Amino acid sequence: MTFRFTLEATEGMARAGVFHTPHGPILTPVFAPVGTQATVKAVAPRDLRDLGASLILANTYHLHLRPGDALIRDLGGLHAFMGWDGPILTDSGGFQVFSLADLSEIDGDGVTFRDHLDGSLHRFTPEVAIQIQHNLGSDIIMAFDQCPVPDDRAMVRAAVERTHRWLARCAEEHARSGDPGRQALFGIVQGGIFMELREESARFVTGLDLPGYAIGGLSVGESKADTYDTLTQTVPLLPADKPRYLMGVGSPEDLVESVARGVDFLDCVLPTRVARNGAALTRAGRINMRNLQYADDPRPLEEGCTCYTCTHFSRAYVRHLVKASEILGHQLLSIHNLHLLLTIMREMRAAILDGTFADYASAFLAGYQPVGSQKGARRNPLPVG
RNA sequence: GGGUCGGUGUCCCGAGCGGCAAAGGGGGCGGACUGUAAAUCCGCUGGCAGAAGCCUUCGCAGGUUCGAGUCCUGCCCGGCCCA
Repeated sequence: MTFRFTLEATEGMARAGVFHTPHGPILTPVFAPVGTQATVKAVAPRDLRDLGASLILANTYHLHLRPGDALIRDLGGLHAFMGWDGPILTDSGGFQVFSLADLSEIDGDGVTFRDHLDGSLHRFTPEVAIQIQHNLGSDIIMAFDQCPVPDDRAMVRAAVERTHRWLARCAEEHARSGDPGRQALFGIVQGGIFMELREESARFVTGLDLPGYAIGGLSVGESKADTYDTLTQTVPLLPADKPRYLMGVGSPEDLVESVARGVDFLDCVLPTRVARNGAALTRAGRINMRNLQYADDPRPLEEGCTCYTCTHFSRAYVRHLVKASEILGHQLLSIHNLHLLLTIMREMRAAILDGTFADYASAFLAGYQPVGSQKGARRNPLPVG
């Protein structure tokens, strides 16, 4: 079967495995760089390959509006269109219900978006979101969900119920007009920070036999403690023999904290977005390359890093590029930041296979200073080790 | 030599035409960014207090006025035109 998930090893809640797709295997845990508009901004597919990326994410909403999913289908599908022959996951547009809340109106049947490009109206329903993803031809397609503000109980409850109704329609549409052997539909568990809603959602979503399950609606404004607590309690509600995908999460410390809690897939815009805004991620924390202190710093972004940026350029040079708004600055920082996250994922996978993940995770977190945190700030205990 | 336009916040451009510590840019400095409306967004950018205050700023020197970056006189510097 195409979308077979094989567990290779576990340590505590952490898992290492393989998810098979028509465009090759995904070794998990895995981090997926985000390429919303069929491009990981500032990074060519060749570079993604060199960085060891296996799975990348693209977006249904954006590609439907431009250039159009029918066009992409006619040009041979998303893989051919964007020159990426590895696995692709497409988000359904559900997140845009949240991020474009001012431009969208939701009802029981679907969502009407005011196109952020030209103001025209577009109707998204579960069926439409699935059909678009069929046209795109991505390996993993996501159910059309509603991602609510996480701490408003009434809103979250309504979103959970709507998400469930929509999931059933997505599954039906995929069975009717899609090819489950070519594209895997993942369902999404919602519920905000409310455990009884997460439980209810997990029960419903896992009640459908799907090749993978996602946790949505986290890192959308709630505290880190709430994120981790919710994750700790939600992951065990998902079946062990299917991949678990935590949507939209991906600071370095989040990767470690999430894998420690049993997450297999993650994606996040953070490494590439902060790169374009001048920040480098390191194992010690995030540094802002615009800062004056790096103006004459001959060191690489991160000592010991083996990425193209760090093996060829100084902090002083990268800072210069950033200050001068040179495109290469975005490219070099994006490459470095993705390299770090992808390397961390590989290291975690190796540690799980070796049975040394607990040590790896605690060592990593001990050396990492999260943004905005005070030195010595308390941290949630890791549920491993 | 004559005419004319102009010199603005100790980085630059620049609004201002009697109530101004003085618009707006750029640049500089700092912060934010988590299923991407993001190469975006938000602060600060004369000094001291740092709330309500005080002090020093608009080429230089005088003058008019309750009050001058703004009006008048002279000078210095720059652009253009005429000689």
